Amino acid sequence: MIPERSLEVLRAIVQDYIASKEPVGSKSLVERHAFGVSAATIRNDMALLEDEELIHAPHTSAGRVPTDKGYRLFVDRLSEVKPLSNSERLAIENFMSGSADLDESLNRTVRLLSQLTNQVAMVQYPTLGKSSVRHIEIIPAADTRVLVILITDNGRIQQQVVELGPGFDEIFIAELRAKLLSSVSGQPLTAVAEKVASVSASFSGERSKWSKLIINNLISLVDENRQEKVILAGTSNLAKLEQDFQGSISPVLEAIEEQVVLLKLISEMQTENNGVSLRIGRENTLQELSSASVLVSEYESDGSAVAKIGLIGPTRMDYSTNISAVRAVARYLSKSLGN
Amino acid sequence: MIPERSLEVLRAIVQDYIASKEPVGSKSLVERHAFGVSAATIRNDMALLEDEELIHAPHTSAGRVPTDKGYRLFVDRLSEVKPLSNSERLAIENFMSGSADLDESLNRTVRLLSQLTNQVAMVQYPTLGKSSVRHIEIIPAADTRVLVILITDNGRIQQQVVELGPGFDEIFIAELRAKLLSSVSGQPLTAVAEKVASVSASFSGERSKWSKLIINNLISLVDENRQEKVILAGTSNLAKLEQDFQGSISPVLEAIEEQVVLLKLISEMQTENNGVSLRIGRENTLQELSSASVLVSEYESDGSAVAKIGLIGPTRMDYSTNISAVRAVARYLSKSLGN
DNA sequence: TATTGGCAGTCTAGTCAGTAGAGTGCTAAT
DNA sequence: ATTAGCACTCTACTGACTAGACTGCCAATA
Repeated sequence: MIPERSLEVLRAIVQDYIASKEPVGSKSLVERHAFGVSAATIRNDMALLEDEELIHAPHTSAGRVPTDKGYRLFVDRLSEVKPLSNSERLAIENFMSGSADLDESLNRTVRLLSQLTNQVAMVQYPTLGKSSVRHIEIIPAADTRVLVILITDNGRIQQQVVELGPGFDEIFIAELRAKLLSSVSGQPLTAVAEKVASVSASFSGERSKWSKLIINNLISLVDENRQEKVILAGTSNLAKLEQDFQGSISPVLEAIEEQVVLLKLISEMQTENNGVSLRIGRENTLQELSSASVLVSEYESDGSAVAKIGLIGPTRMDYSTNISAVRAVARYLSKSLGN
Repeated sequence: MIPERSLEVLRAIVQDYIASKEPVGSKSLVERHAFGVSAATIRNDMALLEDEELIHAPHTSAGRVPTDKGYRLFVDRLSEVKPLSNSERLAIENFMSGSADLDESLNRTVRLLSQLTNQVAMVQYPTLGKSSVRHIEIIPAADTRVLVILITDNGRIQQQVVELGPGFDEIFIAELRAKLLSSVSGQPLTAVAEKVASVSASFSGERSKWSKLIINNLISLVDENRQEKVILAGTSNLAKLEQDFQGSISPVLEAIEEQVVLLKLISEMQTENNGVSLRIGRENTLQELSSASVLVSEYESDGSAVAKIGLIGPTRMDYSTNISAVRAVARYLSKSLGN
């Protein structure tokens, strides 16, 4: 069992290190924090913390730096939730106001989070297995093309241009539209492919060809929905944080440029009781991220689909602030999508 | 007048410097290029080039580095247009294939260009003053909301969700839709606001309120069209190029994060005879970009609207390759949007 | 006149030794 | 359990020195 004061020392070390970016020594520690004991005593505590592998000295005559394990303990037991400042709260509400479709909302949100935290922010599209078709529309867009639009019940709007060739008429389009609507409206996305399969059979000749084209495109829109996707913002923040990652940011850049990698990473992280999930440094299964921390929270889209939002930054990040920010943004996003 | 061989020396210096990233000396120059003269002679030529401020020595005992003026002369008179490799050509065609709306096309294109050149790529949205309305659609999206869609004749599709509150009916929507279509279909965007102004007057009570809401949103969609916009890709490439910018990339990052700045920059650049426009280092009016080069070309959207596409990178970039890449991508984009 | 070899001179980058300063670990005293 | 004090270690900085790269110039040459 680690005594109380030693834990206080650890907290102080983490806080000072995050602020100064320099290893912190016993002397400056007693100067900045009112421990009521001398530096020598603190040194004893630090020796204990070092035995527990919570802190680490880069070299003999340097101050101490928290280890991944040290950050972990800090986050789990020592950090207080720092409430957002008024200006931050205001920024969030400003950013989120105004109705918008899903794409727009997610884009805004991820940019907001990256601005708020100065880290790389990411948001996962809701997994839409559970969502269903709200509406389908087919609109002639030129002599030879139509525009197929799919709206899902969580507000996502997708569109695709379909090249039909010349000669189709409004009546055919209206008829196809009606048939499609009646067969899939309100149906879950997973059922769409099956439901529409027979529709083209009810047309003949060119109309059959056209309807097949349109239906195939509709199915591809649905598939796009099923396909998982992550969007990022604030990648350029990495450049400013370069020295926070021991030396080089390129491994981190490479890791996050791969959608697949990112998706795997996010899906591995189960959010816990307090609503957020955190991987610190080497806790990440990805070696490229061994000097980075990944922080995610869940949000809800329309009460059903669940997806994640979070950020990536150096292990030496301001956990208290960032955890509040992610949690708050996730909550606002859920609320904004819940309408 | 600068003698022929001296120009050859300049060309060799630029090429070697781009390849090696090291100042190039007279000895390595004669080793790598068959000038048929000795290093001492080259040194005389280099002294001449230095008098002309085409090259510059970081310090007495270092090799030489091209100045902005040197790059300029190289680009204008010495560089040969390097044709794209087959694989590059293939990559472009692959990337561009498949029909897509304007947003999608521009997004793809800018990502392609950044991949092709390993620089930061940017593309400006076509200025749509000249384009016109192809279609308007209003679709009920929930009990209380409708979706307003605007399609312009250069293929841009925009949508916006409008919150109406409960109680509107399909018949009203159909009527409004028909009135709007007949008043603005085929009209230039600049005329839309005026044409639709009177439409809401023909409804009464709640219907008047609803139609006002929808019309306002339609106008804001049109305005969004008029508003200029630039999208970027490959910002993370800057991190890899860090040392190419003398020291720090943050001024560059700051410059490009400001839409307004970027738009001003782009619009200042008149493309010349050969189809591209280039600002090297201090030729940029923006001080932040004094160690960067900006390269843009024009593309056409549907034969009428003209906008720009280009890239930003360190002054020490591979001009031959990048100029071909920008030119080729601009040409393909014009073709793809011309359909 | 253009070119060349040679040589002195200049500058960088690296190594080495020495020093100041920061910080630790240990011990003996309280 | 806490403290003061001291010896010890390690970094970061400094100045001196060296090897190497490259230039600039001069006198010789074709």
